[in-house]
Amino acid sequence: MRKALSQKDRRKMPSQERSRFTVEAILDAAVQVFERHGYAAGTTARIAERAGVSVGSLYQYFPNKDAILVALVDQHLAEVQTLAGVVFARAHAADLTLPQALRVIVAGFVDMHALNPQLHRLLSEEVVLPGEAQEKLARLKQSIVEAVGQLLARYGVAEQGSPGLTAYVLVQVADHLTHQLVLHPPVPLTPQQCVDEILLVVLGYLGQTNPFTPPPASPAPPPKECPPADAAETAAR
Amino acid sequence: MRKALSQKDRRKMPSQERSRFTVEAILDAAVQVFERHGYAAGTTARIAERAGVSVGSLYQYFPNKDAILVALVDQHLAEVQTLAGVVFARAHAADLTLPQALRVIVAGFVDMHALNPQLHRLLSEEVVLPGEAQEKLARLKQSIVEAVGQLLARYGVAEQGSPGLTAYVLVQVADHLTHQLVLHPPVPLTPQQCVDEILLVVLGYLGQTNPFTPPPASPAPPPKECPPADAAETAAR
Amino acid sequence: MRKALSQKDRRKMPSQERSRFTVEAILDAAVQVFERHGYAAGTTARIAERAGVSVGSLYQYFPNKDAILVALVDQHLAEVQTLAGVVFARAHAADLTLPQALRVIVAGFVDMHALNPQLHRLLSEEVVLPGEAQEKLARLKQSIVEAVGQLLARYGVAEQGSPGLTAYVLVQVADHLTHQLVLHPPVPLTPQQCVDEILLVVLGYLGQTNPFTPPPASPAPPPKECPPADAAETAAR
Amino acid sequence: MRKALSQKDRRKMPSQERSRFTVEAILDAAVQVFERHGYAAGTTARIAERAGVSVGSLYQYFPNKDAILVALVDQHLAEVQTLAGVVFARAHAADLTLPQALRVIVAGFVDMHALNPQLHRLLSEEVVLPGEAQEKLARLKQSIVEAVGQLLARYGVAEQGSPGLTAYVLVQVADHLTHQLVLHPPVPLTPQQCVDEILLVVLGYLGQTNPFTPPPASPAPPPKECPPADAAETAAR
DNA sequence: AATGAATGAGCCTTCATTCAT
DNA sequence: GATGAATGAAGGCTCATTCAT
Repeated sequence: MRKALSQKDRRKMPSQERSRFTVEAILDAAVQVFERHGYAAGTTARIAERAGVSVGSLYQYFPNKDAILVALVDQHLAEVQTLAGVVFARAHAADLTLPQALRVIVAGFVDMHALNPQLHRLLSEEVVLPGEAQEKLARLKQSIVEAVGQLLARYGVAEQGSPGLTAYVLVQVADHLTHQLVLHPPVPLTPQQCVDEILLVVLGYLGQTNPFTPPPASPAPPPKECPPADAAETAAR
Repeated sequence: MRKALSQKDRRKMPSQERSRFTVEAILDAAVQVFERHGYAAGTTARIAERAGVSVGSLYQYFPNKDAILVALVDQHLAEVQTLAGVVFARAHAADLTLPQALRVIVAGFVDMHALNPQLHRLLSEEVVLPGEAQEKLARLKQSIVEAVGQLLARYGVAEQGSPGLTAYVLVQVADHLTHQLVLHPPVPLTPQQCVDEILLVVLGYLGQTNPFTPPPASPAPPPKECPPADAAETAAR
Repeated sequence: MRKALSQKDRRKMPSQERSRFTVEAILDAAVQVFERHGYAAGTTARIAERAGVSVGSLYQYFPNKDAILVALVDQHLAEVQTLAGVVFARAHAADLTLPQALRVIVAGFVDMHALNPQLHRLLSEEVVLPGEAQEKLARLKQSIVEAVGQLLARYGVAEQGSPGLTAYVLVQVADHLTHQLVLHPPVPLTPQQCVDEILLVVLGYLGQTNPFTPPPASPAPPPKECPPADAAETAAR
Repeated sequence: MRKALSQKDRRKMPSQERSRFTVEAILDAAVQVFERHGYAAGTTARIAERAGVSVGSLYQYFPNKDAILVALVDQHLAEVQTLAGVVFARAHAADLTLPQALRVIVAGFVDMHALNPQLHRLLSEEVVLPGEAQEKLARLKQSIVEAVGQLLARYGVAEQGSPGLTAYVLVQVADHLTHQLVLHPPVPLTPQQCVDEILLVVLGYLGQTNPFTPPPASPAPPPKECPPADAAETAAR
């Protein structure tokens, strides 16, 4: 079904002034169109129209429809990785309690989604996406799970039973709740309230999971190195 | 965009022996095809082929593609409502503690998803579905949220701040976690373990939300340590 | 049964050079295809093929098959109305006898059919056409009947008994005979001969109907013996 | 497009009691369905349904859809020929004037159409019919034209100029007017009035064409005022 | 580079016809 | 003989993609 990009990928990377602008217009339009109609039913014609360019121009910059989605994913990845880097660095500040660290992270998630909620929902919920996009997204999510796992480990939250499960569940819950509360809040919510509510879930879960040990930092045994502040950035690779 | 089924729905619902079988084959096939390709890209030809019938036969029973999805939704609704009825009834047994009641419900959810995980994911995550399907699903979810809300109320879990938010979050979390753990478990999990993990989240959330009051109605707090983990598994029958 | 053109008719009407040509090629092809196979069995693929374009191009200019027919009808209407305007104006010249006036009109009809006999036959005889087309055609015919009725009235041809019947019969006869004599002449006929023959019927009918009064308005009876038989042939330009 | 009846035409001629009834039910249904939807869009399923039989049964008696139409044509032919035989015989009565003879014939036509107006319209106006049907109809019309020609000849109505043209025009006019006045009368009309109006056209035409010689054969002109207007109505039985 | 007309494979749907029951 | 489920070719229409201007 999917056609390989048989011909040499002669599309130019946007270097010119106008080019860059056009590409962004297309990507912005694509987000809206894909969100409104889904990926399969989002037509290139509509994207071009909404972007204010011709289909021909669209194909000047993207070899095919899939490539637009992939570009969207790449853009998303870059944003998330950048933000995640900052957020995890901040969360690793030596003097934070685990709840404080988690608040930093959850707030970061919410900010991320608030940027472009529709895109996030599309990428994480559209049932079928091109293989390439799906793989990249999976890798991203995996890296975040790992980063969270490391954070938990640092605070001595033992992964009882299934290693990796706790972090996975945490990320799933936080991610999905963020989607829902941002896109379909059952009652009006400020971002702040979103964060609070998600934290209730997250902390409750960890409390139930593991009456974790007091703060880390202190003289006591964080024998482990300190993970590089930008933990997630590496992981995101 | 969507065509109303203006004409009398002349498709005969299965009455004969063979018919009923054919209809089921088509619905089963549809679940797989929609799951693999998404709704928009799931072609009727592929559905028919996988069902082992001709397109013509498919259209003998369904006036159009949307109707197949709607039938799937209806089937899903019926199953869920039946199971939910049993589960909530059981959860309202007078002598259960809240954790016990919640375990019953979560176990019910997991059983439900275990029946046809792909269908559940499709219906709850596909970004764009026919309006009719979307509305029915929304009503279903709403009714479940309300039922959970009532259960919580019964146990004195006050909806502090935003009324309805707690139940909504609870259902979102339980539902989504079930999807994920059933479809993409990061580590192998038994249904029993799924239930346990989800309960950790749910109970933790409630614990954080509201150090809820002891048992409800009955004078004697149930001494039982743990309700049978597979409480609802029987109900699922 | 027929689908309303619910969506904004995004098809562009010809603006560019090439477009206009394509649209005309399609319409011309449609006339031939509909004539050869009838409307229902005239496929868009065949129309496109005969027009020398792809189906896609056809649908770039017409939102659906019905719209092609409607365009044909509109084109027909425009032609007929223009020609009818000229013809009736000429027929109302003050110094014409009724036979002379009728000759002008009949000659105009024949000229009209001679332009595109197949289209005329299709539009007036195909048993089932899209509602929109049928209504427009009915209105056209009605307006012609009325114009003829006025002409007759002017010459004092009383509508004995059923008002409107005479003009209706006159138009029916003239119209149908023109079709037949143009498309299936039992013997070879020049347009001139067609007009003559039809006039025989028309004048005979009126003669039988009503030994109509002498000339109308002007006091002095027109001395002219016979108007040039091909009166309207020039007008057809 | 049309499939040859490759297999031996094993369909049985209706011999049994019920068979004959079924065949008629199908043909009656077919008339209605073809009339409402046109031939191409009249489906066999609908015909069968309206006839109160299954598609299977329909195909028991007719090898394909075309055959139904052809049977209709044959039936029509038989009726018309029978009626025409009676009518023309009566019209040849030695003592009738031409107007009287023509009245007999026109009344016969009107009776014929009144029997099954829709069928007549379908057969004479549907633009495209199966070749076989079209040929048979053409032959029928030709034979009627010839019979009328002979009648005219008998009354000394010379075919000036184009031999055969007068009779052809006469039949066209009478036939078409009958359709129109029966199916779409501009004002309410009794069959009697239809006949009168058509006769006005026909007689007028002949009067214009050829101030025909007095009665034919017999020396004594028939003094009879008017033949019974419903002359053929009995014949129609 | 931009434009948008043109292309045609493929999708949803219908319907004449067959055949197992 | 009757039934109606099954079949699949064909039709209307869409849309990703190409290409002449």
